[in-house]
Amino acid sequence: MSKRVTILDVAAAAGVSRQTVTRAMNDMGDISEATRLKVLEAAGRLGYRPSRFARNLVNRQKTHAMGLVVASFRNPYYTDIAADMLSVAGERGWQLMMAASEGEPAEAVQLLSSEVDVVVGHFEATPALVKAAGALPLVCLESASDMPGVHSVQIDIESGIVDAVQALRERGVRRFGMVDSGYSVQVRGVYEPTPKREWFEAAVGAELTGVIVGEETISGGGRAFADLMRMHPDTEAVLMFNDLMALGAVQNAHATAIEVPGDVRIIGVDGLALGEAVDPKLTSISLDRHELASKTFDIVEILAKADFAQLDPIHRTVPSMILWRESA
Amino acid sequence: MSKRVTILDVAAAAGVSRQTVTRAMNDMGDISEATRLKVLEAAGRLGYRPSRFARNLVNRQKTHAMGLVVASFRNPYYTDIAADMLSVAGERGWQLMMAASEGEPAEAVQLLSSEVDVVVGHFEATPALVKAAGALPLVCLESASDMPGVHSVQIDIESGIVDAVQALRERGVRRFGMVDSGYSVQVRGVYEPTPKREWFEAAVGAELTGVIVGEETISGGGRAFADLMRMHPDTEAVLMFNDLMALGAVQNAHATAIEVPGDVRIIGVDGLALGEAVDPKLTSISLDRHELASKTFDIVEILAKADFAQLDPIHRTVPSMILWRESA
DNA sequence: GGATTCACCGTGAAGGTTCACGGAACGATT
DNA sequence: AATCGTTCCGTGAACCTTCACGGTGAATCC
Repeated sequence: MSKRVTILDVAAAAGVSRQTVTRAMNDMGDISEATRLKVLEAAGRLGYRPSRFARNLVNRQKTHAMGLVVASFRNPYYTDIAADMLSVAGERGWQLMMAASEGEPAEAVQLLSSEVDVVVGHFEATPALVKAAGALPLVCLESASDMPGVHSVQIDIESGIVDAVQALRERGVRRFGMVDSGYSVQVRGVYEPTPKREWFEAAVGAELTGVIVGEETISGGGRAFADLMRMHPDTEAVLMFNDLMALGAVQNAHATAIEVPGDVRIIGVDGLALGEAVDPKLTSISLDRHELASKTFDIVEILAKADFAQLDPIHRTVPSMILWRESA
Repeated sequence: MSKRVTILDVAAAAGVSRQTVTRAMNDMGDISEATRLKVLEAAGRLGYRPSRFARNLVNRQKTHAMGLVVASFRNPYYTDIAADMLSVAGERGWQLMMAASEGEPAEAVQLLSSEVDVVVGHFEATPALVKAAGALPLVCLESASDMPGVHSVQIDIESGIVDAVQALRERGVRRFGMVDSGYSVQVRGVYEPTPKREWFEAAVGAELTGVIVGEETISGGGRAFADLMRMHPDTEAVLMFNDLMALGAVQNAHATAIEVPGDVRIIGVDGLALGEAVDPKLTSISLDRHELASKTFDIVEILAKADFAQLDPIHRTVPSMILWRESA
């Protein structure tokens, strides 16, 4: 039951006072070299380490921490977002504490609640979640809510799709195809068109050749792409539901001697860093992740300053941007 | 300049004492239902939230935090490790604070040093780093050190390679090839065989058909694999330097009508979750990541309990395991 | 020699919470 | 009526550090 070694222990061991120990530890001046060394020696010998709690308690206005709830660390989409959150956090002097929800956000929020000033993440603001958060403000990513104390940052993928179609038209494309996600089939047994498909169809209008539904994996994307090209060989550009599937499409094109982007242009969604790892490098409709992180911290900093209890929910939207790489 | 609302503010607003507020907030009993509601109402109205620092200052023995320095969040290898660290941290009741080093670990360690009890990460224990850590103990992943206060967890990939070769032999394979990383060419202008290559060559002995050097990307792996199969068409099994390159190999095999694992077996290294997303699913020599996280926390918990100042460095090794999926 | 400066160091307080204990009010018991 | 037990609530102390300020001794100056 070894008690923790405190600043007083060091002070006693070195024969000085608390304040002198502080001065020695933080290179503060107003201290002679001899005592500084004496204190440092005593501190090292005892293994003294300032308590982060006591330290931060004193100057708590200097350190802020944000909790980030990530759906899964095995999904590059989320880790890419975490990467940008992390870098923006660094720029703005915030600490980031992470938790993986794996479908149970309330648990993760609960866990973080006593350690951070605000919780951000991909979750729906259910009453249970708000309860778990206590008086902690919440920021939802990619989902809105009107509950008090729940703010949000949303992503405008639609405009990205519209812009992409527009840009492809300017490059002479007249026949568009798409591979949609069959996730709803898996879950509910019946296929429901995703919003992406609806936005895409609205954008291309009569120039649509066909839409194929595929599994949300690399190889699922490859298979669906192959089917699409077999059924509609005249397709000049294909929007893949996400980058993982687009990766498969690029590889499959390579396999079947289809030139990309010569014969067909392939464009993904998400802008994963992984898209750099294939040849040709994947063009993708990406949310502007840095902007997402930036806007998130804008909100977070407002919340940190203000008396957020009686603050109206803040909502921001980040535009999407097209990462023109090589495949389109 | 709104001051923070403290427990005293709530106590005053509710007309009770501090202790009663605590009782109400933590469902502690010894309090009437009427006052409990009264306090809760006041707390909600004022937006009171207990200071995590003051709270943890009191019962600091209950909450521990570990800092994880990750080389890059854009690399699935590291995020997969982070995922397991996170889940084991949850099991053992530890908080995880992350920072990305992006080549500058000292900075990341510095950042974390006042927030956590121990720092773990992929870094070399340089004197500069130890200085940045102060009296904070360090745990190096995949790199050893003899400096005091620096502990380590290492990974035994060699045994995994030996086991894999052995298992492949039992499946009748007699001609082995490998794709090695050309990273050293990129960096130092001259190719140096990696340890993986040396272990592999020692394991296969005279049954080696050839080794090709490739770029560490999906498509780089695909190209190198194609070269290898062109130059040594009789190769029956290929060890790819890592899973990213193996992903490319699998796709390329598909493209050139080589059956996997029928014609040639492909095996990667790292055991990335991403390996599940291709068809056939990638077989891989994986470090046992859960074991890595587990052993890391074994050390971390020893450090948290003991007077680590005068503790000899602790070193652990995790075995690798082979993820037999479909490609081999 | 008394006043002033300088370098160095110590003391009180603050920061916000929780724990241990003590105390008041009130009904029940002897 | 005195004692006891229960229920509810408040006070002092502890947790550990840092900040602001005050103090000491020695050297310097007029």
